[in-house]
Parts: sequence; structure tokens; C-alpha cells
Amino acid sequence: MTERSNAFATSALKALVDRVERLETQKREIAEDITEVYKEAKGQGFDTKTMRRVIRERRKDDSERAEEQALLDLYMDALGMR
Amino acid sequence: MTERSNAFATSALKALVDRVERLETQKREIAEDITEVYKEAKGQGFDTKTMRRVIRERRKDDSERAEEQALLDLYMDALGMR
Amino acid sequence: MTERSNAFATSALKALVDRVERLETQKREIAEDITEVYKEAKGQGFDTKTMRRVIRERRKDDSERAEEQALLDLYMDALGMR
Amino acid sequence: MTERSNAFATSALKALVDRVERLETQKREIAEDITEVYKEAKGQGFDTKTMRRVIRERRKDDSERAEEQALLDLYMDALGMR
DNA sequence: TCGCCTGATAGTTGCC
DNA sequence: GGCAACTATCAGGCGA
Repeated sequence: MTERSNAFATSALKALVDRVERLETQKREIAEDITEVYKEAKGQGFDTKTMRRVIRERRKDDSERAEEQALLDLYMDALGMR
Repeated sequence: MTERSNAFATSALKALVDRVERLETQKREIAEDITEVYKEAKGQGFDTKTMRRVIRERRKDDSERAEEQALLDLYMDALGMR
Repeated sequence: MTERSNAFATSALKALVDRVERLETQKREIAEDITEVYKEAKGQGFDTKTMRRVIRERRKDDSERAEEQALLDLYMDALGMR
Repeated sequence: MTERSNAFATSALKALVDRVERLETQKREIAEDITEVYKEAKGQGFDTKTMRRVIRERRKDDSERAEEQALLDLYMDALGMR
């Protein structure tokens, strides 16, 4: 590899690493914002654990949710739960 | 602190650290065993994700499970899910 | 709980859930951007596994620096400096 | 699925769940033992936070050693040594 | 392409 | 009751 291409590669690598690190910083900031919203919710008397569960469920579409529930029921029945 | 008590302390600390590390090793081995059981379950055609959910649910007693479910229903209704 | 406060609570819950979901969407988009940068890097011939490792090391260095600083602060407080 | 295979499956599922639960119990007990050792250490005047850090460092060193070895293996393979 | 395996993220628990 | 450590779950990348 020539010195020239090496210099190019080095500079390209630096640029890529910079971009990733900048994006990771943004991601961390948004994560902190989410934490803040949950704190606020708690201050208003909501149960954040349940909120998290609800939000998780909403990410799944209806058929997916139904399918998972059916399988869960099947296994729980098999084990005599309920 | 005298040299003597220092020596005692050093030896006691080493013993404590050893005990912790030994226990941690055991814990890791059991975790591996659990992984193995899940692999086996998978090989027998079971859905391990559902198995994990079931096992998690079984750790809770009935009243706890009922309480959580009630709260979840409340929140889901409030958000118009279902 | 009265119907009125119930209505308030429902509306407040919806608003909070919306905010969390919006932020989570943003977070996911940024995560995808990061994935894109790595794909680009790969296309330019870089080894992304090594890149990730480098970035992780840089982050680790940061947190270690922070940790050391915290320890320093602890000692300074203990000695009544500041 | 026939009743018979269903019965087999149910029994197999029960056996697997039992095994996992037994192992998890063992794991939890060991975790409690570790907690106990730390309490004991504290009773002897040791700073457990620092102890944890020391043990973590030792573990990290181990995994780093393993990682370095893996990297060495990789290079040796690449160069056709072995 | 599949399954494995590591790394990222979410959740739980215990301490202060 | 908040924070920090630890655990468990999930997803993406890698090699066979």
C-alpha cells in the first residue's frame, strides 16, 4: 500500500469513527430524555413498570401479540398453571 | 496499624477474595448448565422464549401475578388497546 | 377515583406514552444510522469488528477517566479539601 | 398432534422446566452466598466496593488475556502456523 | 443460509 | 427513594 492510499485510509477511518461517536452521543442523550419522561410519569403517580410493559406490547402488531399469547397459554396449560 | 495486623488483614482479604471467586466460578458453571437445558429443549422442538416467560411467571405468586395483570389491563384500556 | 380525575389521568398517560414512543423512534433511527455508517465502512474495506473494538476502547477510557475522577473526589471530600 | 404425543410433549416440557428451575435455585443460592461473603468482609472492616472492583479487574484481566490469545490464534491461523 | 456467539439494551435487585 | 451493580433478554454479525 502506498503512503498516499494509507493517508487516505487513515483520514477516511477517522471520519467514520467520528461519525459513529457523534451518533452514539446523540443516542445517549435521547436515552436520557426517555429516563426523564419516566421520572415525570412517576411524579404524576403512574406505575412506570407497567408503562414500560404497555409500550413494549404496543410495538408488536396484533397478530404477533395473539400468537405469542396463544403459545404462552398452551405452555401454561401444559404445566397446570391456572 | 501494626505490621502484624496488616499481615492478618492481607491474609483475611485474600481468603475472602478467593471465596468470592470460587463461588463466582460455580455460578458461571450452573448458568452454563441452564443454557444446555434450553438447547436440549430447543432440540426437542420447544419454544425457549415462551419457556423463559413461563418460568418467570411461575416465580411470582398468584396474588402478585393477578395484581400486575389488573394494572396492565387498566393501562391498556386507558390507551384504547383491545 | 372520580370520572373526571380518571379522564385527566387517561389523557396524561396518553401524552406520556406518546412522548416515550416518539423518543424511542428517534433512538431507533439513530441506531440505524450507526449501522449504516458501519456498512459504509465495510464497503470501503475497513474491518468493522476492529472498528467497534476501537470505539469501545475509547468509550471505556472515558468512563475509566470518570471513575478515577470520582475516586479522587471521594478522597478529597474525605480530607475536607473543597 | 395426537393425544399421545401431546402427553409426551407435556411430560417432556415439565421435566425441562423442572430442571431449569432447580438449576436457577442453585444459582440463586450461590449468589446469596456471595452476598454473605461480602457482608462478612464488611464486618471485618473491608471496603466491599473496592473489593468488588478488585475482583472485577481480575476477571477483566482474565478475559482480556483470553481475548489476546484469541487474536494471536487468529493471526497464527492466518499465517498458516499450526 | 442457519445456528452460534458476542455485544447492546432492558429490567431487577440491593445498597446507601 | 434514588442510584449503581448485576442479570437476563434480544439482535446483529460471523463462520460453517
